[in-house]
Amino acid sequence: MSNLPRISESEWKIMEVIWSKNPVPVSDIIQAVQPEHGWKEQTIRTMLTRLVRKGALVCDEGCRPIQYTPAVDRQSLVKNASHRFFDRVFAGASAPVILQLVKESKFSEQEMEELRSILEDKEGKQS
Amino acid sequence: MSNLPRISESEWKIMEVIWSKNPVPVSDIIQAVQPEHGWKEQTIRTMLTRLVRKGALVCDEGCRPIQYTPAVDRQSLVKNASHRFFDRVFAGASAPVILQLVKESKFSEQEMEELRSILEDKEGKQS
DNA sequence: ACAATAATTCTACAAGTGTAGTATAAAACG
DNA sequence: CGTTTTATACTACACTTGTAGAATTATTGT
Repeated sequence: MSNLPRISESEWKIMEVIWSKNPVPVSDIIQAVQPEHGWKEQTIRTMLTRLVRKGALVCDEGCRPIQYTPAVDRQSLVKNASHRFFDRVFAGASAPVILQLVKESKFSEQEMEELRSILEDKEGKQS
Repeated sequence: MSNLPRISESEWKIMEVIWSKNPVPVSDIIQAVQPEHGWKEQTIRTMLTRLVRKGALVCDEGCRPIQYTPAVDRQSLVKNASHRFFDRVFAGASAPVILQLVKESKFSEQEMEELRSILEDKEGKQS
């Protein structure tokens, strides 16, 4: 069940930092996102508070510079968000878009190998 | 150029209808989306108005039951939205997700053909 | 212990979204 | 033409998001 929270675009940026290293104090988060986004400290703190409220983070208030930890793992959120996104945007016509994505993306040799094998597999089923 | 408008989830549903058949009067739009979403007529009309305001639709007021037509094509919006989405959610790690998508999707024989050719093309560049 | 500094909380506000109610204008029917 | 029905426009209101200022509290250096 676990109703996963919905994270806004900006909030994702924050989450990324915390997923990549945690528990983490606010100062580190600021360090990490401020250069790229130019948010004021308070902006970041507001987003943190909201993320806690929506259950995406937990705030460890035991220690004094407070520390944040993810309350949901990236995997699940990515999966969830992707689902909604694909339903919404690719509804019914995903194939062309996927082709486009494949075309525009870079794959490692291993991934290429896998792709090939996926295709072969599909071919089997279809013809 | 062309600042593409950002369309919210609900608005996409409306756009889908209009992309699939246009110009289209409000009554048809209601017919199409109401069963699935249970929105009240006014809700739908509000969304239409907002879509016009944000430049996603044009409203042909010449004829009397007003007709709506897309002002941006699906392709572009999908591409745009995907870009933002991938940047955000798959930052740096989109390949696995794309593989997954390929695996889960159905393709026509023609699309399969194209996929194969894309792969060959990529192979050329990489090795 | 007290002042300077750093961390945390409270408050704010405009734009966007979900969700309509209500009022008004236009068309169709008799 | 006047009334019923239908279509369109105007208004509303709570919640989210982006963006932060101001007040308060805790920490630290002397």
